[in-house]
Amino acid sequence: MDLIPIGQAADRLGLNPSTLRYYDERGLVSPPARQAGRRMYGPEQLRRLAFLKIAHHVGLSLDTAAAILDAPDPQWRQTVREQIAELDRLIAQAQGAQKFLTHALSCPTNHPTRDCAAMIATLDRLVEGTTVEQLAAEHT
Amino acid sequence: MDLIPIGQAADRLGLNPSTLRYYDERGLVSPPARQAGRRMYGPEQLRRLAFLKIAHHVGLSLDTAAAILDAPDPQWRQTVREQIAELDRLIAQAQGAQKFLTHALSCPTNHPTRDCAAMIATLDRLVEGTTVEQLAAEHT
DNA sequence: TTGCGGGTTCAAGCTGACTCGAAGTCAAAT
DNA sequence: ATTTGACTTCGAGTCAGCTTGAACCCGCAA
Repeated sequence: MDLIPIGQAADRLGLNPSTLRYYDERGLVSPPARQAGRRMYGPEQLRRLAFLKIAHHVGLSLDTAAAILDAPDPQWRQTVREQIAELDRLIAQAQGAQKFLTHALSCPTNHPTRDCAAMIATLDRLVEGTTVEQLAAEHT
Repeated sequence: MDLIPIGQAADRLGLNPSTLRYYDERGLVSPPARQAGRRMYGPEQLRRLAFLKIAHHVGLSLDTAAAILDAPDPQWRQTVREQIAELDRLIAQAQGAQKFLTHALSCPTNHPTRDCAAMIATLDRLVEGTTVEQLAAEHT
């Protein structure tokens, strides 16, 4: 019932067959049957692959995604909450990066790290022991 | 004038000496002098290291950071603008991920990929050929 | 003179998520 | 009967950004 070989499964999901073999080897998605040694995938496995694809696309590691797939209720919810918090940190960091870069763009000199007094002052503070976090906190 | 050995430089910046050796080997930050074969760092190099540290901390690759440091004016501005755009994409993706995860959290079942009809319907659409981007676009 | 701390080089290992190449297998079509 | 195409396994290679280990050197203090 509805078993398809690896090439078709890969095509449907827009993944490489080698990727599916790798997932199988890692124990993330194992085809429920083999025909003449060949992996045959069913609907359940295709859904698992789809989930992994989304999760990986949005930045989760395969292990995290698999943990969400396989854990029973209270646990996967906890993992998901942690991931959401992690993404909050990631977004904050990216926004900090944009501020830093925008700031650099606003510098009128040719070569900020050599010619821009403000940039040099900031860098020298880092050399003196200020952490990147402290700098970031200031600019918020 | 103001030359310090690798250990001190590493301490000031909160980096590992092996990291500084690695940066030297990669040609990212080369100490301007050697004393008895030992690397001696000056203020200019410390600033370069500080810049690399910030840039790397906010998610830029070492190569990108070095490109910004070394390129003349119109070029580094272009690189920086591209990085800002890249960060825009990253942030959008992370926010999409949060939506996806929050949506999963809202599911009342024990095991969404097996029991939640809505989740299964979404995954099956991916299996049918819908791209992750299309799904993401729908939910905005 | 010996020991010590802090350097040096070079080569290899690590993580994550694959990708690739070589050599072999299998079923169906010609 | 043979070829084709899709598959199999296994081992190794890729990328970034380091870290670790082995073996060695250098100047200083006891």
